[in-house]
Amino acid sequence: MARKTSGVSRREESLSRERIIEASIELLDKSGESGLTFRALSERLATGPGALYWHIANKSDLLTAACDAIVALTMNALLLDASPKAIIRTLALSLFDAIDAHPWVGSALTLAPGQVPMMRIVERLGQQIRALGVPSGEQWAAASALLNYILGVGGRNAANGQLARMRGLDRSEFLDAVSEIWSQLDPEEYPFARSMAGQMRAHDDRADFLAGIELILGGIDSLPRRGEGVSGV
Amino acid sequence: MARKTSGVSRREESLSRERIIEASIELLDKSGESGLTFRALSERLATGPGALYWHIANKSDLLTAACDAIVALTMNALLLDASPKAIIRTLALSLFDAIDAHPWVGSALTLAPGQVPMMRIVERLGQQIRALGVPSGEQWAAASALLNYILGVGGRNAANGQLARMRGLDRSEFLDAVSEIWSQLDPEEYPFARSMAGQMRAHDDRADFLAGIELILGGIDSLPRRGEGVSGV
DNA sequence: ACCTGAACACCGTTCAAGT
DNA sequence: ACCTGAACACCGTTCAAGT
Repeated sequence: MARKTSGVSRREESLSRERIIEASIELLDKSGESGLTFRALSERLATGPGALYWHIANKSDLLTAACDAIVALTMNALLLDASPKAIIRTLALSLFDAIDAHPWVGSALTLAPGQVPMMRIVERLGQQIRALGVPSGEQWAAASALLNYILGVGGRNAANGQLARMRGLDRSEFLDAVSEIWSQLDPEEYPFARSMAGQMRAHDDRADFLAGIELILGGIDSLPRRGEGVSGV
Repeated sequence: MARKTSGVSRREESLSRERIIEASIELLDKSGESGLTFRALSERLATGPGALYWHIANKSDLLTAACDAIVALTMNALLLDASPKAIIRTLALSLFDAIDAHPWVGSALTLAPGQVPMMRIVERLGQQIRALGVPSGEQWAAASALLNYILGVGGRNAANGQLARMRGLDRSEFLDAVSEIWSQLDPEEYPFARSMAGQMRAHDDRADFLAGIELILGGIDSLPRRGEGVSGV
């Protein structure tokens, strides 16, 4: 079936899984996770809540599908003709940016272990780990470390974003608030946090994220290596 | 009315924040995150839902407080007279085990960025990073990498646990199911995941978790170091 | 000060009934 | 096959009223 492009005119298009997911993403982007309800969604699609259940199994299925739409786009946009490490960095940063643009993706990923969106990421990561020449017995640990780190940052970013949104703060106001709280902690009990308070105000989440990726890549570098790594080509 | 459900009878004690948190933890441990409702909680405490609001602000506050009770116990039980790396490993494993025993802690941590429980972890981690001699400009990135990795694993563990519980599977049945799914993926599209399917069945989450910590520690090792490291003892 | 519990404004999900 | 929308069984939270 040949389908028309665009189609913001929801007048006569009939309901479909794709249209529901598309509308869900709009809702999630506009109002966050709490904004996605069957009532809001059915209103936006000019139908009843029950109609949605003809096309999707339940809310969890819907959220995962919306998440997968973003993740698939992100993974498929990757340029794969670079060194394994470069691809890993790009993959990580692309995901970081995608979660930054769609904070709900961070928690949706956490909520859907083993589902398609996660597998897309695992697979892409794993292939690069392999290409790095990591022995097969340690490939999973290496891929898993990167995955968990990325998901950890994603989840935290999502939570921070939601918190900031709730309080009506932009990123720099939010960092100022965090810095302020940290600087007022008890210096006996929280010497480290206090000493970091100043840095918090000006720090770059994205750069810190990449620094963490580098740490893990550095650790992978120091693993015993199989012969056929990249450098030898 | 015969008797209360098993040995949880606290007959005449009056309501208090501590008792509410204690009962919340029992509920969360028994029935997971969805088990914690104000109705179930007030029934268990033989009171009305409204009474709880005299002692706690809202559900988010309650979940964070329950989470903090576990995290505080875990952090305070750490033996601090070991090398920084050893302390970091112990801290990470203790948290892993705590989240394994109380899966809801994993997602509660993610949901409460910058709250007390998270700060306890950041602080303990940061102090060890400092003790490792990491230059102050990179301490945050290092602490943050460990924290995000730990939270990432925690969140995933929580999600896996909930999934397994929902389907009534124990850990080994769950791993079998994952392995089965992975082994049936399209070999063209998912070569890495397929090749890992066998390992999945027998793998040890805890060991993999620790391997990830080692990778990050290895990366930290290869950072340029200040003079006063541990090795000199 | 602390507790009660009905009431409010929501949820996700179901299902008989329509086309 | 697909959609409607009222109804069901829940939620978190509030608040007048009690002690």
